[in-house]
Formats: sequence, structure tokens, C-alpha cells
Amino acid sequence: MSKKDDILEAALKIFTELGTKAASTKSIAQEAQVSEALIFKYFKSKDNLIEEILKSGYREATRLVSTHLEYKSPTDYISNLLDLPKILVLANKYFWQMQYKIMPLNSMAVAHHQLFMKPCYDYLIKAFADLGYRKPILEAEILLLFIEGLWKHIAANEFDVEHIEAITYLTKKKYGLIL
Amino acid sequence: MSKKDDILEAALKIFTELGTKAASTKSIAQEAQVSEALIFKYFKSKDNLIEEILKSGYREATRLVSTHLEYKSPTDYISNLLDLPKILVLANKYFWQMQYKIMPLNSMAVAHHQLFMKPCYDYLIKAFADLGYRKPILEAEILLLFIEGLWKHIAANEFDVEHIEAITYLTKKKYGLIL
DNA sequence: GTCTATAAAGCGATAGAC
DNA sequence: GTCTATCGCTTTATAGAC
Repeated sequence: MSKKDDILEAALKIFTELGTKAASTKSIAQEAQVSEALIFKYFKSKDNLIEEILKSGYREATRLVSTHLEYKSPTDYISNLLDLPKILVLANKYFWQMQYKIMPLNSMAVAHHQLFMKPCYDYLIKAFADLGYRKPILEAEILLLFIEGLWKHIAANEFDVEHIEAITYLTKKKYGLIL
Repeated sequence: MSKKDDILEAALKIFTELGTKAASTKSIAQEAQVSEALIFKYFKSKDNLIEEILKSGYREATRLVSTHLEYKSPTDYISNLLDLPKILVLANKYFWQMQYKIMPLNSMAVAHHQLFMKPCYDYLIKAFADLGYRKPILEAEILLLFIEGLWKHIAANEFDVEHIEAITYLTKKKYGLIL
């Protein structure tokens, strides 16, 4: 692994522990066992380092979603969307832990997330409309509030797959997605 | 209003905009139109200033909850808990905006919130048990994930009471709390 | 009770050597 | 490609005058 990758890995860890503002480039350099100057050679600025991490994380997430989240039927779509937090956090745990820590205070992180979630919101409205729900927009908002809450919970706490699956399973039953 | 109150008000505003780490005591002093030294005379340290704001916010929240959230019947309790985000944010908007921005990165903020929510979690389990749900603990967790998501959403976005009420109304219908 | 002045440490970023 | 050394600035906190 190159020193550039060492820096990215260390930055992800330190940003997750402290947030982007409190994390110093010095502490990242120490964690990566490189000089502080090297960070600026590779990434030009601290903000740019954050942006690179975000880009890479959401590129990977988009790739995963494009295979797991096609719109075949409304029930399938809703069911798969409920599994999204588990799938993504399982695939890239440290990234999502960081993202849910920094999002409230980092506008770059918010922008990436909104761009990523927009199509899910639109398809979810369509799914509830297709199923004949009377207020598909409100239904989509309610389910997304729950999904974001679940996502944050998964990212913030120790990851217990069975427990997450129990939660999503019961939720799917509530929506009649499972008999 | 005393200069001490000016500082508290200014700190709440600056912490909400930037988070506790990025907000400097200098910027708080400027916003409050006092000298920076006065902040340390009154609050001793920046961390202590944050702690005082948290204490005061949750003292007020506990007071409000003690009147709005008695356990009379399981359906009433769940219904009232769903209204909690709206009631608290309406009563103390700036505090909850701050709290939901700083929580992921401030352990003091997390500790206060968990202490505050613990009895709600316990009563909610009891409520679902009293209603004969088969998995009351899981049900309580699911509803709390939604409530925390809603809370964060209310705190993070422009406050639209009618929209929030439409969301909680539909959720109450889903749980059979409204005919 | 409130201010000015300042200390001591830490910050992001750059220059220049190897 | 990588390091050491350092710059200019900001940070929290304190001392001491009024």
C-alpha cells in the first residue's frame, strides 16, 4: 500500500474519532507514519483531503446501489431500500461511521449525501404510489426518516447484523412486504 | 438581560452555526459584545460553558416532559411520545438545533441525551407490552429510531408545524392510535 | 464587573534539502 | 517521493488595571 493510501486510511480513522475540524493534519500524519508535509503534497489542503474521502466513499456506495437497488417492483424496492443501511455499512464500515459523525457540521458531507439519496426518495414515492397508498410523498418521508435513523444507529453503535435484520424484518412485516 | 445571559445566547448561536470545536471563544465574545476574558470569568472554560448550556436545555426539557408525558395509558403514551420532538423544538428551537448538530461529536451532549431518553425507552417497551405486541423491545427501538430521525429532521430544517403534524398523524394511524 | 494585553500552545500550509 | 524546519495565524486561558 502506498503512503497516499496510508494517509487516506489514517485520515478516515482520525476524522471518525474527532470530526473534521478537531482532527489536525499533524495527528493524521502521525497515525499514517508520514510527515505532515506529505499530506499537503498529495492533497493540497485539508478540505481537499476530506472531499477526496467523500468522493471515494459515495462512488463505492453508488456502485453497490446500482446492483442492489433496481426498481423492479414497488414491494421489492421498498424492501431493498430498508436493507440499504446494512449493506452499505457492512461494505464500508469506517466510511459510514465517519460520515454520520461529520455530516451535521460539514456541508460537503451533506451535499454528497443529498445527491446520493435524491433518486431513492423519488423512487420511493413512486413505489408507494404504485402500491395505491393515498399519501405517497408523506409515506416516503416517514420511511426515509426511519431509514436515516437506522443508518445513523448502525454507524454510531457496534454493528450487530442479527439485531439490524430483526429490526428491518419487523418493519417489512409492518408494511406488508413479508407475509 | 445580564452580560452572562448575553454570552449564553451568543454561544448557543455560534455553537449551532459551527459546532463546539470550530466555534472560538473570540467569536462568541464578539457576538455577545463582551470581552473574551469575561467568558472565562463566568464559565471558567469553554467546555464548562457548553456543559452549562446543555444542563439548562435538558432541565427545561425535563420540566416540559414531566407535564406532557405521564404514563396514563399505553396508547396515550405512544401518541404523546410521537409529539415530543414537535413540543420540545417549538419550546426551545435554538437549543435543539444546536444539540442535533453537536451530538455526534460531543460526548457531553450524548450523555445528557441518553439520560433524558432512558425513561422514555423503558415506558415505551411497557406500552407495547401492555398493548399485547409480541416483540415490545424491538417495537420500542423501531419507534425510537423514527422519533430520533424526526427530531433531527425538525431541528435541522425550517420548522413547518403542519407538515410535522401530518407526519405524526399518519404514523399514529399506522399504529392504530387514531381511528 | 469588565476591560486590555499577553502568554503558551497548536493550527494549516510552504520552502527547500535530499 | 519524502523529510525537516519554519512561517504566520488562531486558539484557550490568565494577569492585572480600572
